[in-house]
Amino acid sequence: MGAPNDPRAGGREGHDGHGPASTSARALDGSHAAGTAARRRASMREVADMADVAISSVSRVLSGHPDVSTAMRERVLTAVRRLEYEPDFLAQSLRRGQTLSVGFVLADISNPLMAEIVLGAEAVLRSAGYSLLLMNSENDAALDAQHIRFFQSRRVDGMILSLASETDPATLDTVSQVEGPVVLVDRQLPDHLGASAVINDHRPGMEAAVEHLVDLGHRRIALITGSPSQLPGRERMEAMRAVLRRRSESVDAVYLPGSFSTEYGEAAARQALASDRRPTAIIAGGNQLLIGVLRTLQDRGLRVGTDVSLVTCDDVPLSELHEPPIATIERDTVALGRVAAELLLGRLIGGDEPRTEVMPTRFVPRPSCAPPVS
Amino acid sequence: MGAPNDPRAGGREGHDGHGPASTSARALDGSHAAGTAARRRASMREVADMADVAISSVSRVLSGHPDVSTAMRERVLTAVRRLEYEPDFLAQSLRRGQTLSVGFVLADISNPLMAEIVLGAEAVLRSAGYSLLLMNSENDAALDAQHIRFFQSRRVDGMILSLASETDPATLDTVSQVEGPVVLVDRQLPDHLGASAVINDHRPGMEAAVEHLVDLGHRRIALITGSPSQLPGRERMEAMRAVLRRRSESVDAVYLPGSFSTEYGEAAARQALASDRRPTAIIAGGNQLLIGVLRTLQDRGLRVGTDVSLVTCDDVPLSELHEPPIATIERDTVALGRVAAELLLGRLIGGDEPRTEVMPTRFVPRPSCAPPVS
DNA sequence: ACGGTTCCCGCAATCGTTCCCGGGAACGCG
DNA sequence: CGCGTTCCCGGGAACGATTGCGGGAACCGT
Repeated sequence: MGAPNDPRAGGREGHDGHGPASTSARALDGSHAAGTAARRRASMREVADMADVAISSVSRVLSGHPDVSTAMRERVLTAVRRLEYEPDFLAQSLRRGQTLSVGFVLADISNPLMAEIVLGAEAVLRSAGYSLLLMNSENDAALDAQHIRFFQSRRVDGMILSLASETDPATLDTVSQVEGPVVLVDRQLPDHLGASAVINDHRPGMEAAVEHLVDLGHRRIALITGSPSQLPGRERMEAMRAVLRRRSESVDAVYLPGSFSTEYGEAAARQALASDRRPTAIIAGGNQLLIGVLRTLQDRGLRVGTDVSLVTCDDVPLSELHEPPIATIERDTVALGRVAAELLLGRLIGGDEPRTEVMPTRFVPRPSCAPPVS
Repeated sequence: MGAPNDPRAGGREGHDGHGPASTSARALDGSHAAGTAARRRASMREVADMADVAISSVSRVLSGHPDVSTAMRERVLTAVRRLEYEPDFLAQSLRRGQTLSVGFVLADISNPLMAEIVLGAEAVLRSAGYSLLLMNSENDAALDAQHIRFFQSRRVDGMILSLASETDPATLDTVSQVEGPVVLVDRQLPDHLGASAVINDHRPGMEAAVEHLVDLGHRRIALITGSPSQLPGRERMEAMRAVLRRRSESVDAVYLPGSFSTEYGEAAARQALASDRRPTAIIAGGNQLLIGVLRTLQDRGLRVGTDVSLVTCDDVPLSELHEPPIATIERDTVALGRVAAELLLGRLIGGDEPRTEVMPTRFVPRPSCAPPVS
C-alpha cells in the first residue's frame, strides 16, 4: 500500500576492519579516547551540524524523500558515516506512533508446543523488521489480562495470544480494549472483538484416531484433554462424540477435560484406570498430559499397546522414540506460529480485515494402538 | 522568517498532518468515557488542562515528587482517573533514556533447554518491570551478531546471550560494542569484554558419569557433544579426559564434538558404531543429540542398556520415560535463566560489576547404564 | 516591619525524530 | 522584464514525557 516502512535508507552499517578502539570520529572531540567505549551515540542534530545543513534535510536524505539534491545527499551521507550515526529507534517510534514490536502471551514457553509456535512466529516477524516480546501467563487468566494490559502500555503494534481461557470475562474485556490488531493461536473469541485467529481443525485428526481405536475393537475409551474453555479441548471432545454417534458399535466414552499439565494427566489417568470398567484405550490431548499418563501407566505396571492403547496429540520426540512408538494426532506447530505472524502482519502492514485461518490435523497410527486384550 | 504563528494560549493548532479529531477531546467532550469507538489515549497535557495545573505538576504528582501539595495531588489524581490517563511508555523511555527491556539471543527457542532458561529469566525480569525481547539465531554466529546489533539499535537496556560461538571474531567485536550490560548463559568470553555470565560447572556431572561407566566395566566410551567453541562442549571433553587420566584402567575414548543438532547426533552415533571396535557406551551431550543417537540405535536394532549403555545431558521427559530410563547429567535450567536475569538486573539496577556465577551439575544413574556384554 | 526560609508551582528546555509550510533560487516563457 | 513553475532547503511545531530553575506566597524569628 502507500506506507513503505523501511526506516533504514542510508544507514549503512559498515563495521569494517578499522581499529576496534574508540573510533571517536570527531577530531576536536577532546574526550578521553582511552575509555574503550562510552561514546555517546550521535544524534541527527550532530549530523546536521557537521554537514552544515538543517536537521530536516538529514531526515529527508535518510528517509529517501524526493526533495533532495545530489550534493545534499553526498554531504549528509558523509557526515552520517563519519559519525557512525544511526537513528534513535525510540524517537522514531514516538514520532511515528509505532514500535515495530508485537507482544506474545502464552501459558508457558517451556512447553515445546508453544515454543515451536513462537519459533515460527518470531522468524516471520523478524524478517518484517518486527521484534517479539514474550510473556508467560502460567495458565492463569488473570495473568493473561495483566500481560495484555502491560503490552498495551508498552505500545506494541499488535499482539498474538494463546489465552488460558476463552470465557473469562476480565480477559475478554481486556482484549476488547486492545487498540492494535490481535491474533489468537488455537483459540476462538466472539466475533465482535475483532480478533484474527489461526486455529487447527482438531476434528479430522481426532476422528481418525477414534475410528482407528474402534476399528481395533476398543469399546471403552478415555479422552484426557485440556479445559473446555479452550478450543482444542472442546473440539476434541466434540469430534470424539461425533464419531461414536455415527458408529453402530456401542462405545463407552470417558471424557476427562481438565488442564494441560502433567499433574492433571497423571491424576486423570489414575482416575480413569481406577474405574471398575477401566478403559482399554486412552487419548492424551497434549504432550504434557502424555507425560502424566505415561507416568501413571508405568506406575501401575501397565504396558502401552498391550495393556492399554494410547494416542497422544502433538508430535514430540518422546512419542516417536517411546517403546512402543506412540500414535499421534499431529499438526504443524511451527506453521501455526508462522501463520499467526502473517495474519498479524497482514493487518499491520496490509490493512487486512480480521480473519480466521484453519490448519489441518492428521492422525499417525503407531504400535501404541493395538486390539484390546479381552 | 516564515509565518510566526501567534502563540494563542490554549490553541495547539499544529500543522502536523494528524486527524482532525485530535486534541478536540477536551473539556466538554470528556464525559463519554464509555464510547466503544477508538478513544485516543489521553496525554499528560490533557490531564493538566482538566485539572487546570501545569504539566510539570502532573508529572510531579505521578512520579511522587515531594514538591506537591495535598490539594494539587487531589485535583491531578481526579483528572487522571476521569481521563483514564496512563503515561506513554515511549515518551518516558525517550526522556529517561531507558526502555526497561532486555534482549535475549539464543539458538532455538524450540529446544526445551533454552525454553526453560527463557522461562526462568522472563519471570524474574517481569517481576522487575522489564520485558523480554526474543530472537533465534538458528545456531548461526552471523545471526548472533546481527541480532545483537538489532537489539542495540532497539535500545534495550541489557542483553542475555547464549551465543553460537565464543570465538567468532565478528561476534566478539559486536559484543564489545554493546553499551549496556551483557550476561552470557553457559558461555564464556574474554574478561576484557566485561560481560557477566552464569555458567554450569559441567565437570562434576560428567566426571561422575564417566566414573560410573568405567566402574561398570566400560572400556570404550564415545562422547558426542556440541562444538568446542562453546563452553559445555569444551568442559565435558576436559572432564572426561581428566577422569580417564587419573583412573588406572586404560579406556579408549572417542570424542565427537560437533553441533547440538539431532542430525549430528544421528550421524555421530552412526560413525561411532561403525568403528571396528565400537564403543560400549555413549554419552550424548544434549537432548537434541540424544534424539539423534536414539534414532541411530533404533535403526541398528541396538538396545539401550544391554547392547549399548547411554548417558544424556539435561533432563527431559524422554530420558525419564524411555524404556529403559536414561541416565542423565542434569542441571537446573530454569534456575540458570533466573540467575542470568538476576545478574543482569544487578548491573542494571544495583550497579553491580560484571560477575560470573557457577551452577552445579549432577549425575543421575538410571538403567540405561549397565555392564557391557563381553 | 523586614530579611530569610520553606513550600509549591509554572516556565521552558530538553530527549531525537518527522513532516508541514513557506520561501529563495533558478528557470522558462510571453 | 515580469511572472509562474519547479526544485530544494531551512524553520519550527509537534510526539509526550522529565526536570532544573526561578519566583511568588506564606511563615517565622527578631
